[in-house]
Amino acid sequence: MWASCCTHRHHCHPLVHHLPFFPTHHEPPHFFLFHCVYSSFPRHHHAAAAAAAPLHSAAPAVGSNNHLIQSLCRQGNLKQALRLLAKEPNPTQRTFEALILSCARRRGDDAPSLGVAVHRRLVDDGFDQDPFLSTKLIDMYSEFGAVADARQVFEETCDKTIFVWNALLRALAVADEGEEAFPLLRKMVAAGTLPDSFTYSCMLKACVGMSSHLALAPTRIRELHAHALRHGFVPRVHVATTLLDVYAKIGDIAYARNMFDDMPNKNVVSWSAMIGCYARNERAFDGLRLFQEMLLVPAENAPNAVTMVSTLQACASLAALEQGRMLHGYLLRRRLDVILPVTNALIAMYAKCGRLEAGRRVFAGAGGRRDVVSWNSLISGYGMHGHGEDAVCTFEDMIAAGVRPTAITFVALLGACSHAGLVHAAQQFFVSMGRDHAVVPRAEHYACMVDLLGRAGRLEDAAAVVEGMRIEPGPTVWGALLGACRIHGAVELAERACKRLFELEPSNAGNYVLLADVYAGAGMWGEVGRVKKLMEARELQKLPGCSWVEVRRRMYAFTAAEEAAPLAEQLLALLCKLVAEMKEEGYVPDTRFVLYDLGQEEKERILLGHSEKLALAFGLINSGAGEVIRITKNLRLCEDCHSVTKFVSKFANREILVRDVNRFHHFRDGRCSCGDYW
DNA sequence: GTAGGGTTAG
Repeated sequence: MWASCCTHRHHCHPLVHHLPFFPTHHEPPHFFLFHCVYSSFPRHHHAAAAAAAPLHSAAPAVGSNNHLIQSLCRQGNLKQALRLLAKEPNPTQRTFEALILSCARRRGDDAPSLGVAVHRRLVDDGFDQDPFLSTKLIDMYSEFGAVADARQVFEETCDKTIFVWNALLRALAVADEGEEAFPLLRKMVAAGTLPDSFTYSCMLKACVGMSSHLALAPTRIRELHAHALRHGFVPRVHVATTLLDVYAKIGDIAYARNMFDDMPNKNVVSWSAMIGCYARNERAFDGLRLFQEMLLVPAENAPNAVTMVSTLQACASLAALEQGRMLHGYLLRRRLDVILPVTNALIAMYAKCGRLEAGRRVFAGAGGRRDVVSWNSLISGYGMHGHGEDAVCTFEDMIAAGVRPTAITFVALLGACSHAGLVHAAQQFFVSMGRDHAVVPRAEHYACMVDLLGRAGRLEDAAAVVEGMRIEPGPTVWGALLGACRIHGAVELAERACKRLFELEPSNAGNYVLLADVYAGAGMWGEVGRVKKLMEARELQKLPGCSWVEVRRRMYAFTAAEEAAPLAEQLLALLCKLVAEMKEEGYVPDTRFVLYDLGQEEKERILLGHSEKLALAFGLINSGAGEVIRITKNLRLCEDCHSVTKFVSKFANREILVRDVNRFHHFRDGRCSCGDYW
């Protein structure tokens, strides 16, 4: 995650990587810099709402219903439009277009059948060979996920214009049948139709939309890229942006950035694609930096709702609360806060930055605009803060409000139950999801149940869930079981889970570390060594622990202290002093999972250098008495750090909020909100 | 008459 900040390693203190949001050296204090940049935000408002679709100029016969049908379609009154259609002897091409678009846009179970009805009528009226309408029909069927129907329309259209070809290519890409697009492209060229820039965009998207042949994607993308270069399509901003995005989606972030830097005519979409790429690839810091750069470009490229969603995600993943609040201010000024995906990303951002209450207020402010994603965001927010009962109540409110839950709702809900230890409730929801809500349990849901039962100490029940699964247990499920084994020191079961995990995801270092933890906890040092050797042989490295803390609008990141450094010494000295006092109060260092066969004292020394403790000590020294210390960690919080933080919250009389990779821990007065159950 | 970036979980 910190690859970006570490590019500054040579300029920074070896242990404290400053994480300013604008990491130039010799920079002014951040407070001023923020102000300076934020006050220079473009003040103009974008052409807020797109102009209404122009009225079609085709002139139907006087007295016909065509205009009225088209108008009803635009208003979304499809049923009424269809009733009029039945009475209309001469529907025009424009009328059918309006009807098809209206069906495609319609949200509701009846949309496909209405679409088929329109299609039938169109055939009856002799429009089945109209390539314009074929294109629209292909798009419509694609929207319904009915690729076979889209293909049939395509096959039956004799006059295959480039629009018709592109529509089917697009449909295949969207339907994750991208591999089918390649033979189709060859057929198209053989039939004498040359690809245009739309074709390139569709084909490139098809490369990432072929999950079964994803390994082929990089080669295919490079081939298309070369082809597009030879034919002069890369300077087109749409093609270049698609290239940027697909390189990002196959994980080639450096190349995506190359594309971005080489684009002479970047627009909002190009900027958003690049920021989004960083936000989703653990380069949130670079994403925020790019956003700041974007604010300095000409106003016609000012950030829009899509840009803001990605930027909010970047803030959320860093837990950069102050930055997030400034983004919120910017959204309000630009009136972007009323756009639902932005609202939803804002709810999630506040929850992930530790301000659940602010997220809840945003949710409340959304009133009637809420959708299922807003509810999911709030439920998961309650979950990650350990408020299981609030999550359950929110779910019930959602059902009462008539919002249909999705698979994600249940991931969030079951996760919330897991964090709060609500075993019985979770079991009931698990049964009810399929029975009452028609949501088929997926691997993630089983993983939640395994995790939940495992944490509750019901390891055998957790294993039974895995055995009884109706689908093949994937790495998430086995991983959850392995996590449970670590908590309960179940060596044999851990070995069984790892046997599968090492086959399923041989390069995931985390699994090896968990297994080593289990062995270390059981004192099986020979086995610990064996796991370490296996990791070495496979060239895997444990993801280094990293914690960061925001102090006075600036981020400070810490990795584990392994070598003497002036600041680390200062922090370690403070920790030593605290630990000595804590020991008198009954603190016993938890050295079970130190993966070195060392003496007690050396193990304790290693524990003391954990990144979270350094961040904690730094926060204690550098913040005022009443301030909450907010720490974020890239891994799960270790048992010893957890118990030390509890002590410190009491000793120093401070509230400490720690976000680990799974959830929040709210420490106050010697206790943690997780109830030692995480 | 087509298109490129996005919301929640893991």
